[in-house]
Amino acid sequence: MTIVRVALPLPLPQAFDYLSESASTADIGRCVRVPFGKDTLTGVVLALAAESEVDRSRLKPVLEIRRTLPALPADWLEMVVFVSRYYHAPIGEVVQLALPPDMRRTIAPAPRASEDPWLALTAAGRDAASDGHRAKRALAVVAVVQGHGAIKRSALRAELGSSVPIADALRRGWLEPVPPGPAGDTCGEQTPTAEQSAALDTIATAGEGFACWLLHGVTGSGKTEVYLQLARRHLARGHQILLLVPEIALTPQLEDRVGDRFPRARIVALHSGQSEGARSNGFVQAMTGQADIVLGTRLAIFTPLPRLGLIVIDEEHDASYAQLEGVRYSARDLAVWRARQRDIPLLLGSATPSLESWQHAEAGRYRRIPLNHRARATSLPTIRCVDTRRQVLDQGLSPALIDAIAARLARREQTLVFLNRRGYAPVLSCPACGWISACDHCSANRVLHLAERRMRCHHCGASGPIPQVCPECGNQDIHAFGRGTQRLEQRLGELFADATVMRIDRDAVRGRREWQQRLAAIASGSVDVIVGTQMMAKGHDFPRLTLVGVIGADASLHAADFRAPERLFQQLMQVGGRAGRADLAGEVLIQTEFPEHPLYAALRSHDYHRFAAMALDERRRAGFPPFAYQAMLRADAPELGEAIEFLHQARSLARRLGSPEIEVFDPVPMRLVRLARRERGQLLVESRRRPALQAFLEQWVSALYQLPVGRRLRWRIDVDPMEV
DNA sequence: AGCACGCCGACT
DNA sequence: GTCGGCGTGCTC
Repeated sequence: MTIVRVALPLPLPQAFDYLSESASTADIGRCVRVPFGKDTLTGVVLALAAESEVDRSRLKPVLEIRRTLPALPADWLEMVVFVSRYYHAPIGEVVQLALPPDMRRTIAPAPRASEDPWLALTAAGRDAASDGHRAKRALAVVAVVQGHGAIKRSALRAELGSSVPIADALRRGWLEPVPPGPAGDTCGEQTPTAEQSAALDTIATAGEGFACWLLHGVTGSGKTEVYLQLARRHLARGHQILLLVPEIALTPQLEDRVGDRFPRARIVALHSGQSEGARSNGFVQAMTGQADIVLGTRLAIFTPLPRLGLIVIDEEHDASYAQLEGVRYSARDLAVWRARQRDIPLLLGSATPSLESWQHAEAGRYRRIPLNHRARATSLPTIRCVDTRRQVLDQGLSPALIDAIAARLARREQTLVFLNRRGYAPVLSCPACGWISACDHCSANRVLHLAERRMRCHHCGASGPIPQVCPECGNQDIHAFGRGTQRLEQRLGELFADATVMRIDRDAVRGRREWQQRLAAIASGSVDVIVGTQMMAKGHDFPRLTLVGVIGADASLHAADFRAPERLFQQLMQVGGRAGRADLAGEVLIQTEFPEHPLYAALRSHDYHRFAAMALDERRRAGFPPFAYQAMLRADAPELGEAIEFLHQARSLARRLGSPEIEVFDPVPMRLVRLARRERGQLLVESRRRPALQAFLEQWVSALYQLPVGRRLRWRIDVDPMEV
């Protein structure tokens, strides 16, 4: 009889011990079914133990050990345990997060060999293409494959539609499945620029062990090419590569590019938007070493990879690497841990690195590699501020911006009007009594959605009818207040009656397909003016887009959150990168009441260094991260008083435990106090040293679990919080 | 989390 | 007299 220590999907800090007749060390990392209270749960074996803290007579037997799958490797378990300890999240919840759901539930999915082969042209196919064979439809397929070098069968279908005669082209011997071969074989590799070569050389001469590279490359400098060429070297050595990207929307695009480049590599995409089956499949293929490249969003950091040789984080500054709900973690920070654990290099790429990473580079912990030149000979856009203090605005649009849009229309070029502020949408208000369309469930305002004819809350999703009169005083003359994307879209349509205006925001674009369609419409040039939110800021180049107008940016300049300026700078730099391509010069017009603000000054000269120096100096003087380490205790309850009461008790505990190295602040209501019928408060603790904070948190959190009030409400600890 | 046990209010 | 409120404690 062996004692088996199991992580169960429960919000409890500890693992549970069970007895097993047959368990051996080979079962560490396997899924097991165990009785728990009245029901049975599936957990993961963390370890075997000689002794249990629980009396042996109270230990129940393991019901089943799932041996159809290989066990999760030791380094994966080590990572999960680290996440649990560092983020002070229950081990079972971390396991639940990191494992695809049906790996725990059902029998292991059979790892299928790819039924989706890469197709490439044969010599006969090339001949047919140049001869202009009569089979026009099959020839069209050949032309597309030729354009790609090699392409997955499914991608070909997606591109050409379901009725294309792929089978016909195969039968004629014009196409063939790419035979298996070295995963590092490339197709269509570009000649690197001098800077890209230098970057690759620098990394190569450093050898194979742990190193953290910060690839600081301006928009269009070809960071992706560096990733791909570095990946090729690692594939050639038989390594697996983990490539993380911020958003699901960007995954297919990059997947195509990676696939085109490495026709023989087995590529697995992992993101939260895919089906459970697909996710488990990819996970298993990675775990068994069948996959060569794993490309995914933050969750993919938890992929077990036996041959892992390189991690790449694209757009490392992106906020979506941090999970803000449930188990709170930063995939970027974990990547650093993991690269060190596996003693492999990590490449962080960004045009606007996070100040945390930048400071690491300044301190010499990361090594910085600059890419200062755009790969294609295009200049950076001209960035100008439009001083709106002395101007009459038309629905938020300054005369200068309107003129600039008109000039683009005359030249058949595109404009993007960018609103950066979240929730920048019209609320209803009554000028007579001051009533405002507040949400019943949240401390936020409901927003007018003309298309749905509803008032909607952007925080909890609740909606209601549009009131015709003021519900407070009966006044019939109520106004929409604030410039929403819908209003802006409408006004631009009126101002430029001949132009096609398209709105891109979370409401207008629901599914991924719709997103792709809209992007295609913009790329084809059939849209003249785009009104967009942050969705428009990233990825995607539009050759005819030459003007970006920025509206409402000032709010972030003096926001309560000390990270707001950093995000603003990153966002504006990124959205500015959309303007101007190839032969067309780009221009960015920022409407602001603070044109002399140093942030805008740095932006105008495209000077990230200057911005970073300034922002880091401010942070240093204010004692903010990265010069301090923080953790936030958050609690929510039906009434704020209960949450604050818990936080007060937590603070007393903290003061009792606290060392002089720990600063404990006062409990405060969160900025958005009420969310979905619950009221929220938070308590910040801070230290100059990370180890001191961690040591404190360990004691504090275990004491918090003992606190009786803590059981009547929900609380969580957020280590290295992104929102303060 | 999910469930049982346990001690105080309005009800067939 | 009971049904049921949710406060408290436990789950290997």
